[in-house]
Amino acid sequence: MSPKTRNVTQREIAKIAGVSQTTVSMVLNDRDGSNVRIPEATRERVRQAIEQSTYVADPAARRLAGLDNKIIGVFTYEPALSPESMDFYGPLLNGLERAAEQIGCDLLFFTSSPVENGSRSLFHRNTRLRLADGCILLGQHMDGGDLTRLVDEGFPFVAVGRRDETDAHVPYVGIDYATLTTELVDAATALGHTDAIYLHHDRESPTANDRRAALQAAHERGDLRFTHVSVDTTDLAELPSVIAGAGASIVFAQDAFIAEDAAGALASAGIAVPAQVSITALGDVSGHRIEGVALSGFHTPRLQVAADALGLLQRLVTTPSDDWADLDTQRLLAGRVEIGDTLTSSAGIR
Amino acid sequence: MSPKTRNVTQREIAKIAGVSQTTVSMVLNDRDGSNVRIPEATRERVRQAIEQSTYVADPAARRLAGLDNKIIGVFTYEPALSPESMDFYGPLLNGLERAAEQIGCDLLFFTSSPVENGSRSLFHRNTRLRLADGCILLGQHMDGGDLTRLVDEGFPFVAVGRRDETDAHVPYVGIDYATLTTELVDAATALGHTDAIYLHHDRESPTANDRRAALQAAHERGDLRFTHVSVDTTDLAELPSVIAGAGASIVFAQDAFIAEDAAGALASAGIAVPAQVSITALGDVSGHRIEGVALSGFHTPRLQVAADALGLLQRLVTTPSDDWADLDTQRLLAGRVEIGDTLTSSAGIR
DNA sequence: CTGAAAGCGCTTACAG
DNA sequence: CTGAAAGCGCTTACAG
Repeated sequence: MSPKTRNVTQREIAKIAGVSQTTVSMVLNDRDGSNVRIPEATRERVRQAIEQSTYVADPAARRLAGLDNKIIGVFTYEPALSPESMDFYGPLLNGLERAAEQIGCDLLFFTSSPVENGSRSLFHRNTRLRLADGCILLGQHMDGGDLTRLVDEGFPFVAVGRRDETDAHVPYVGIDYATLTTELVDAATALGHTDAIYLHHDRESPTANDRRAALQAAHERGDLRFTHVSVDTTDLAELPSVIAGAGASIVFAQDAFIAEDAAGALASAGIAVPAQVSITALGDVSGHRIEGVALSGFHTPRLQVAADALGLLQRLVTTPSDDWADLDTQRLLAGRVEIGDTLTSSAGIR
Repeated sequence: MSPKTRNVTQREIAKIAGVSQTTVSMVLNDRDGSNVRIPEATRERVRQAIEQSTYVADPAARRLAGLDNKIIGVFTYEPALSPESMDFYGPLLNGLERAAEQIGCDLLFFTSSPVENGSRSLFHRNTRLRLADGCILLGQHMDGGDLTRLVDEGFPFVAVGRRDETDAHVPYVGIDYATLTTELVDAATALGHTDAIYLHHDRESPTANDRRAALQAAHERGDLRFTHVSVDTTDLAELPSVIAGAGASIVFAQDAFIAEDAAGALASAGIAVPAQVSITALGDVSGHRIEGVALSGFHTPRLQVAADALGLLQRLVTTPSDDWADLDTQRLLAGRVEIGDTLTSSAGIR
């Protein structure tokens, strides 16, 4: 129970201005509909009264009466504001904050649902989800069930990152990792690499599949043979022997952190990067360096992803759901390959 | 207008369970007051009905009916999620997120008010402030007027950082910079320093004053003579000559960033740190290094500050405002001086 | 042009 | 023990 002091209401404004409460509402919302035409004099009187008071509309009442809120929910499947998650979430949150300021809305972070097994649940008995006009979903590993339910309920939302639910049309804005991966593979091939290791996590996700599919295609074309190695089940200390066994000269890592770990393992074994073995990440490498040199990988427009996601959400919120089909609700943004200093033609391990 | 699909309400649950809507509300809120004693059988029937539906209470309606929301507002006077502000805001936001999860509340970031002259305004025509149970205020430079108005309105809030408004009792949680500064001055004195430069911004704030007062006291005790230099009006290229002119052997910088800039200026002039001149910051130096060595300064418990601020706010929200006077609403947390590698006995500039 | 009335979904005295 | 009713502060048909 919050110890609220009574706040100024429209009724009080109405009394001061000598009009009805309805009129105050009309003036505030600039309603000039079919049979409403409030003379400027009246409007002015109301505005004066408001000006002199500290009136602020109660957002709860507005919401309850069916209006929108200018509040966008932000749901992250992992803690978003911890130092560890900043590498991934930082640019996205930054982009959201800027875009939110642009369109004048507040951001409601659903921090209340406790993180269980490393991931939060969107729906729980006391979710404040519906207080928001719509919701942005962020996370390396989203729950497909949540997305489907949101679609079923007709609640406006946008996922950040490509999704491929088959049972529901999920709006998303993501990065085109398939194209980036193919470009990087081509670059490696052009440098003479023929055999590669792909270091990855076991967990599946649409964007993980995108990378894998692009590698698979290259493999089948005969451009670059891949040996897949899971970092979840393989000790990286074995990496050198795996590389030697596969006759590989390059390591593709699913993301920059795996690439860093791999580089560490190679350094420990006295293997020179990139003279003997090249390393490249299939993820954003901004700010990631390996022994002072720029890690090879992608640059991805994550600020833009966030801004586009919020823009799309805004359109969903303001469009009747019947017309959502006309909207371009699934968007992949192009990134840029950054060859960096850890990818070159390499001798391999003898 | 959001395209809401109708949601399940208490009335529908009531119909299913064959009870009145009031009873549903009672069960949900576990009301077992004076003349309410709902038999377990009825409770169970209602719970069943809820279980089988997708019922979630409408937060707007609850709020309008006078309950609390489990939503805490977060107001930052500068953009909080940009890379530049992470050094300051990062640990605070991290602490807030953790504490919010602990106590089960969501965080509403007031990102909508545009930043004007580098700072946001809390009160504006469409503020969603009142949707929150209370509000945490963050920022290097808060508006005293906002704080006073919040106190006047009886709205629960806590400022992060010491405040010294004289016209209102402002609840805050901050760092005890005065003590830290004194400790650092003593350490410098013990190392033989007698003359120092204080590099600072012009802008005033309680925490800036705390530092200044501690330096002033040392100056008057004759421990360490200070020459004050504003980085806003002085080109740091002149720093070496200023130091030489003052016969100083140490530079105190208001924060780590100024310290870094000062170090850069000295390096450009070929002056050795700390052999010739020591540098120390009067702010948190976590993660700040100067040419690979640890910058001297403070370690401040910013996660704890955030957690305490939220805890205090929670107590304000749940305490009738008449009893706020009994609460310990102004708290300074102790930090720790980190001598680091840039503070030692220095020769000075000849 | 303006106001009385219904309704949004909840909670909480207040009668039965 | 349970339900009908009032009220939270707003918006929006609907009558005047």
